[in-house]
Amino acid sequence: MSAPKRIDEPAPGRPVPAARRSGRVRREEIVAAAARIFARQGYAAVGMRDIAEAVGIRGASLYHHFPAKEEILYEVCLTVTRELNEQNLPFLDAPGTPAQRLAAFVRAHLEFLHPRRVEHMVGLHELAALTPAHRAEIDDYRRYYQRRVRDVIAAGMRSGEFTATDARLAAFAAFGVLNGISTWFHDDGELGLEEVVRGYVVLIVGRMLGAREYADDQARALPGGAQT
Amino acid sequence: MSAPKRIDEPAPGRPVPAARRSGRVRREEIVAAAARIFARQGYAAVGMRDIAEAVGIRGASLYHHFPAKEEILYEVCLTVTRELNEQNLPFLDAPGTPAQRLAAFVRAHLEFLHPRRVEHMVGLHELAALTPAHRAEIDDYRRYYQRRVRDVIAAGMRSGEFTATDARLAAFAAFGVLNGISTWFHDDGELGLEEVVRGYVVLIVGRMLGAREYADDQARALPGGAQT
DNA sequence: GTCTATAGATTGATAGAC
DNA sequence: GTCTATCAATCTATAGAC
Repeated sequence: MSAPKRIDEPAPGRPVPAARRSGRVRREEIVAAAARIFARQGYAAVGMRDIAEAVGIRGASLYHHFPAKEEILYEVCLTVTRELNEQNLPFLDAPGTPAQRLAAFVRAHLEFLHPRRVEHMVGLHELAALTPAHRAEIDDYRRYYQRRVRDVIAAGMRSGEFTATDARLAAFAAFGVLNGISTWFHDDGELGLEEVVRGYVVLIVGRMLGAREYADDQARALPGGAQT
Repeated sequence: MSAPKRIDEPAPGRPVPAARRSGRVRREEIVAAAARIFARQGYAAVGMRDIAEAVGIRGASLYHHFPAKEEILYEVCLTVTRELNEQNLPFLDAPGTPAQRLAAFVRAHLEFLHPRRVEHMVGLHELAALTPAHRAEIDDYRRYYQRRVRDVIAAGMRSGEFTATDARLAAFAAFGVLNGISTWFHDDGELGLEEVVRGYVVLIVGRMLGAREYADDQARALPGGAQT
């Protein structure tokens, strides 16, 4: 699992005239805007003109950056799904018990998704609009991600650290909890992200899986915050 | 919460010529077909011609049964959401402890959704396409449903039956698990519905909420199956 | 209750000037 | 890299015959 790519940006704070932005920056701008609109209205309900308007250009100009509307959707889905794997799976390979690794993974998953809620929802709900080849690629990432988690759950069950009895069911339940957050979490809601992270580590690792170490809020400091 | 409406059906096994079906039967046929296609492709990607073709008529003929495409979506969403409330909330009002009532509710929720997975997914993901008035009506049902569950969780926490500490978070987590099932469950998969129901009662009520009575698979017979 | 025919708007995408 | 102009297809919905 390689580290996330770091590419040089144009000097920050130096506004670039819209008509002269570099190709890569403009692409990212388009993808970000499209993700936001796709998440709100659904892929098929959004026109190229809607996406273009959101970045201040005309519909036809989008075809300089992407050959088709589906390619924009593909980039939204691929980026969030691939980065989920790249950023979070390493926590499952780190040293420590299955419970410790899963606790760090739960934190990483939630902290990763927090600033990417719209992309995440698009990646969950709009896969049907992808071409078969693109869809298969995304599905592969998702299947691998879920299988890795299920395997760590199974390892914790074998070692006796988890008292749960069915790894498949526990993994489905865990992902239900984890992915549900994109549906209901809002930055201006009653619950802060850190509250949710600490609460969900307890609910998933401590309670659902049954790892004593994380069974209540007084548990030891939770390891593995965001990579900083 | 009133009992579900029971209306007489035409004698079963007596096929009715397509061109002479009663209005009500045809409406239900259209709604069922539309739900299936909306779930697969997304509301906006489906044309009236697609829905019509699935029931063996022409696109224009749909307007004899529904005044607009959005009204079909509205009927899909309203029916599944209203019936979720009508069928399952009574289990929260039944006699018994909060744990017993929630266990029966979890079973009812899952058994209700099993034959209605496509309608459920449409009701979860396509709300953005509803008119504001229709959307508000569906949202009211969903908010009420979730609030009732959260209140029973809070009651069980006050009585000491549940060891969970945050009713809001526990309710969000529980609905994440419960609603996730429509995403992954397939009748031809490895897990049967009864396995999932028994497993999820343990995971949600016994483990996440911390009700001793349901803490493991050997627990007492689970009460309150589907109403029959 | 379903049909054919069609209006009127919108869509994804292309061509070619600047 | 963005524009204007436009094509061809498709869409929701309506009109009116049967």
